Amino acid sequence: MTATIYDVAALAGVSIKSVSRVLNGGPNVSPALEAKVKAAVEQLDYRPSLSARTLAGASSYLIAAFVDAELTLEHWRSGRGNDYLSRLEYGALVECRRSGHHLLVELVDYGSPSLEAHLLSLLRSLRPDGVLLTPPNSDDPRVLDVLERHGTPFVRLGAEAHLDRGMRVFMDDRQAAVDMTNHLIAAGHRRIGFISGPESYAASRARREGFRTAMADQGLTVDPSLVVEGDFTFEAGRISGGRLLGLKDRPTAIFASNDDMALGVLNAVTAAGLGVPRDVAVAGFDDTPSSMLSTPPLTTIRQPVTEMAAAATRLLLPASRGQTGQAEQVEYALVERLSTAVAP
Amino acid sequence: MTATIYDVAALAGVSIKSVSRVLNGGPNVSPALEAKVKAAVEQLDYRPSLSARTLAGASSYLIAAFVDAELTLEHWRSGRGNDYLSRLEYGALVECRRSGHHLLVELVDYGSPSLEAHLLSLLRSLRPDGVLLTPPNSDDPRVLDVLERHGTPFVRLGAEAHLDRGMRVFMDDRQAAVDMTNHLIAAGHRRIGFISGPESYAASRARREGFRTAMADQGLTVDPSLVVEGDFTFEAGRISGGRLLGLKDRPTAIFASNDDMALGVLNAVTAAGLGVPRDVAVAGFDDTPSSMLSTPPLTTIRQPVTEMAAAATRLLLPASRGQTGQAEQVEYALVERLSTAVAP
DNA sequence: TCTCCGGTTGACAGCGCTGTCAAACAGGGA
DNA sequence: TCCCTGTTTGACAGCGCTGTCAACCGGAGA
Repeated sequence: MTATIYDVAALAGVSIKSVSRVLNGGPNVSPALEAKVKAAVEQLDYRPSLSARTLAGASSYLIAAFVDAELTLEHWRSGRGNDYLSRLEYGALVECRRSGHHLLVELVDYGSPSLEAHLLSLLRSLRPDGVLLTPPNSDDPRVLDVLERHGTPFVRLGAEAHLDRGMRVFMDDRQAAVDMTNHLIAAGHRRIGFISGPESYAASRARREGFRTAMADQGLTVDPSLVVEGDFTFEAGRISGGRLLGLKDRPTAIFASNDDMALGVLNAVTAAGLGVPRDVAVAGFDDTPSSMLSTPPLTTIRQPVTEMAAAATRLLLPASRGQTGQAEQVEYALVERLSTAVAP
Repeated sequence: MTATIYDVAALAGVSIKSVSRVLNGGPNVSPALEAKVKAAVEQLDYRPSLSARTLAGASSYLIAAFVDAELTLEHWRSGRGNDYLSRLEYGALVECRRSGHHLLVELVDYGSPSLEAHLLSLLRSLRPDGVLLTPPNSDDPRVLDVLERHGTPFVRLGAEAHLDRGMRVFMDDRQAAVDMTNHLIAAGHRRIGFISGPESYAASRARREGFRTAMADQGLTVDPSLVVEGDFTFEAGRISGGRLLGLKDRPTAIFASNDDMALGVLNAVTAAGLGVPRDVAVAGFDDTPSSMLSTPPLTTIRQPVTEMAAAATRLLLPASRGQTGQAEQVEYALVERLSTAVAP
C-alpha cells in the first residue's frame, strides 16, 4: 500500500540501510548513492514511519508540552482565555516544524495524588525527546523528580527554584517591575498602589519584589495598605482596585501584576466615576491582546512568550540540545500606552 | 531498563499475547489470567510503548489538529490572540485524555503550493487516528482530497461546503444571526448596521444571510450602505464602525459578525463622542473572553467551541467512530449584556 | 465412550525502521 | 606486487507490540 523503506531500496537497487543513511544524513555517503536514493524516494513519494523510527531508534521526534488541566479549566470557566498558553504553543510549534519534530499537548492534573505515576506513564509510552514545563508548575519538585529519573530532557519556563535542574528560559520579572515602577515615578506618582499575583507563582513574587525595590531606591515608602494580593483575574483587579480607590488617601497610580487585573482596575476606576489616566494611572504586565484594545489602552510589560517557547524548544531538540543547568534569558519591553500618559 | 511486555509475561507466567489481551480488553479472558497479569503489570509499573503499538497495530492513539500557520501568525502579529483555537484545543484535549489518546498539534501552510505533499507526509509518518479541521480550512477541497485518499477519518468544524465529505460538527450561524437581529429589532431598532466577516468563512456568509432574513421577515428594508465587510479584526470594526456612525442617517444599532470587530465598534462609538447603548447599541458574535470585560460588556452569541471540539474528537475515536457524512449540531446561546440594553 | 464446539491461551510472524558489525572496495606506500 | 588504511555499503538482529492461527481444555450431546 504505502511505500516502505524496502520499496525504496528495491527501486534504487541498494540496501535499506543505505536508504536510511541518506535520509538521516549519515556519514560517508557517496553522491551517486544519494542521488539514486533520492530519486527513488521522490518517485515513490516515500515518508518514513514515525513509529518505526521511534521504536528502532533513539529519538521519537516528539516534544511534549505539559498543560495544567485544572488551571486551564478554571481559565475557561471564568471566561478569560489562556493567552500565555497559546503564545507558548505557537512558539513551540514553529520551532518543531523547522526541525521536523511534532508537538504533543498533554493535559496534566498537577493536583492529582497519582501525578507521578501519570507522568511516568506519559514518558514511557510516548518517549518524548523533550518536555516543556510552564509556570507555576515548572518549579514543582515532583515533576522534576520524575523527569530526571526518567532521563528526559526538559525546559522550565519562568522557573525560579531549583535553578540547577533541567534547563530554563526566563525573563527578569523583577527588573521589569522595577522599570515599570520607575516609569510611574517618573510620571510624578508618589502614592502607587500595587496588586500582586498569587504567591505560588515565582513571577508574582519577583514582580512585587521589583516594585518594592524601585520604590525604596527612589526613597519612597510603600504604604502597606497600598499593596494587595489578587489571583490574576479581572474580578480580583476590579475588587482590589475598588478597595484601593476607596482609601481616603487614594493612590494616584495602580500597578497590577498582570493585564487581566489591570483591566479590572480600569473597570473599577470608571465605576468610581474617575478617569484613567487623568485621576489614576494604571499599569499592567504581560501585554495580552486585550491590553491593547481596552479604553484607554494599557501600559504594560511585554513578555515575549512566543520567543521563550521557541528558545525552549530549541534547547530540547537533539540537534542543539542544551546541557542540564543551561539557562537562557529573554528580553522584555515596557510598552507605554495611554493608561499612564501624563496630561499634556 | 524499562519493563516490556516480555517482563510482564514472564513475571505473570503467561504469554505476551495474554498480556496484550488483558491490556486491550480482548475477549475471552479468564478472571484468573486477568488478575495475574494485572498484578504483574502493577508490580513492574509497566506501560506499553506507543510506537510499538502503533507499528504493530492499527491504531496510533493520536489525534491531529491542523492549525493554519499563516492565520495564527497573523493573529499574533496583530496582537489579538487566537481564542477560538485554544478553546478548541481544550475540548479536544479533555476528550483525548478520557480515551487514552494524545493530541498532536500541527502547523499547516494552507497557502503553500506543496500543501498536499505536506499533508500526505504528515498522515503517512504520523498515521493519526483522526484529524480535526478548523474553519476556514474545513472547506478546502485539497485537504479533503488528501484525507479521503489516505483514508484517515476527519471532522470538519463549522464546515459548510461538501456536506457529505468527512464528518461535521457545526452550529447554526444563520439562525443565531436571526436571533440577534430579532433581539435588536425587539429593542426598538429599525436602522441596524451590519459588519460582516470575510467571504472566505462559511460562518461569515451564514451570519450575514441570517441578518438579512430576519430584517426581511420583520418587513424592514436593509439600507445597502449599512452593510459593510470587515476582516474580523478590532481595527476593521473600529474603521467600519466609524464609517457607519459617520453616515448622515446613522444606525441606532450595529451588529458585528464577531466580537473583535464589535469591540472596535465600541471604540469608534466612544471616539465619536457617543455612548453605548444610549446612542448606539452594539452586538457581537462568539463570546470571546474580552467581550465580557469590555465597557460596556458586549451582547453576543456564545459559540460552544470547546463542546464542538469535544464532540468532534469523540467522532474520531475508534470506540465511537462516526460514519462519513455524519454531522452533529451544537446549540448556541444569545448572551445579553449591557451593550444592547434598553434605557430604563 | 467419543465427537464436537465454544471458550481460552500461546507460538510466531511480522510492523518499518536504526544500530552494529562485517564485507567490499579503493588508494597509498613498501 | 602485496599489505594496510580509510571509505563506502550491506546483512542482519532487534525495538515492543498486535494479528493470525493453531492448540488446548472442558462440558454438552450422540
